[in-house]
Amino acid sequence: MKDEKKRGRPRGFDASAAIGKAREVFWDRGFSAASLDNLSAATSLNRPSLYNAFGDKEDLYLDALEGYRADSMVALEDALDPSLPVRENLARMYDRALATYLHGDTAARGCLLISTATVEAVRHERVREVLGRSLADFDRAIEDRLALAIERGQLPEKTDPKALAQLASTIMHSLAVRARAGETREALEALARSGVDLICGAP
Amino acid sequence: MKDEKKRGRPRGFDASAAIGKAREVFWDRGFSAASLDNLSAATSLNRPSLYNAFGDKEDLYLDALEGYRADSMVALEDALDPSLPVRENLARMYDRALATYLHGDTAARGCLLISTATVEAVRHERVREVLGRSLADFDRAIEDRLALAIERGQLPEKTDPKALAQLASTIMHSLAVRARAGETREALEALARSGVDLICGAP
DNA sequence: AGACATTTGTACTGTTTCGCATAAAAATAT
DNA sequence: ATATTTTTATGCGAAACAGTACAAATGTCT
Repeated sequence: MKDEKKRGRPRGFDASAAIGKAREVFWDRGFSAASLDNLSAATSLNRPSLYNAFGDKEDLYLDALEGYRADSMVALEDALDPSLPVRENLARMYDRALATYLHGDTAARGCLLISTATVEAVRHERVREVLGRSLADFDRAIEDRLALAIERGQLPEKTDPKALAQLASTIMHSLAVRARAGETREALEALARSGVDLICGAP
Repeated sequence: MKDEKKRGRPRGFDASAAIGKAREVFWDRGFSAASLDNLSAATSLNRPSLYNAFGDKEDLYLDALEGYRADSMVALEDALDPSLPVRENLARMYDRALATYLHGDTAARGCLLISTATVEAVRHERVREVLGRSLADFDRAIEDRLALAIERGQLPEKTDPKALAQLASTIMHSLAVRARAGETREALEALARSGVDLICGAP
């Protein structure tokens, strides 16, 4: 933590709070449909402050994605607490995802990465990189937990943890898409439950 | 087929071919980042012709989505040919999806619906409706095939066809997202294979 | 206090955007 | 032929857009 006071006029706002506000805008509108006026209004910062602090719109979007990725990773690691049974781990993982995905003013917003970064990934290489890395990280976190479960004999010896983890992620991706497509909470919860059953075996 | 000659100057272009060209633009750029100039250039139609024939940008996008949905449904029904074993049905379904998803100039384009409509679904109710209906149709087509397999004793009696079909769709959704995120063909094919194994039981 | 460095607000620039107005072009109907 | 109807092409226009110049404001350093 570098707390050395810098010379010059100090910043009148909290940068990470501003990124948080920007995240909300991007989450609702996506990257392309989010204008700097929208971002400026949401953050209560005028454009030069945004440019000075974060760079251009794509830089700010990448910052928002990165913050979201980090938050999601913390939440995921927490849901996958190894002192709980794997079955409960997965249920918690989907529960938390749904709580996030279903939030929204008019319609559910899904996942910032899956639901807004995907469309930009073709033409914005840096977005594609963040998205790919994030998905790989999520896969990996689940894989590690499953590998531990196999080691502990809580899952069949022969299961391939990597493949099974990717399949578990797959359900999260679909929940994000389906939430944004307007499916009901009940339908999504049912899908999550049957996913847990398929992965861990019926209860 | 109404072939009665209409009065007035006849159209100098094929409307469905134009929608096909527009589909490519939307597929690469998404709805918001696709400009009328892009669409005009790709279709070789000037703006008034586009407006006259299809309405505004959102109308054209909805037409493109609808055409894609219909094409995808035909391909899906074909992949699910009931005279083939279910296991092969699913493998074909994922194979064809991947062939489509991996196409693209610089990066893979994924699925027009999943990868570009999702982001617009929050703010454009009609897009959300098309997306939701399309996902439900795909789920249903798979469910029907699985129900038939259960009836024929090719899947365990106790399996819930609806839940299993949603899980099968789930893998398609993830393939679309992951393709666009830059995952390799090999990785995606491996995921599809382990999905088939999980749903139909190991070979 | 005065030099310096950084942030902030206003206002601007040049471009891109969507959608349309207008008139010419190309067909049929009478 | 003339009128009618629809499609094309040019090009307009008003708004939204991303990004920046400039000067005032607000802090630290010497």
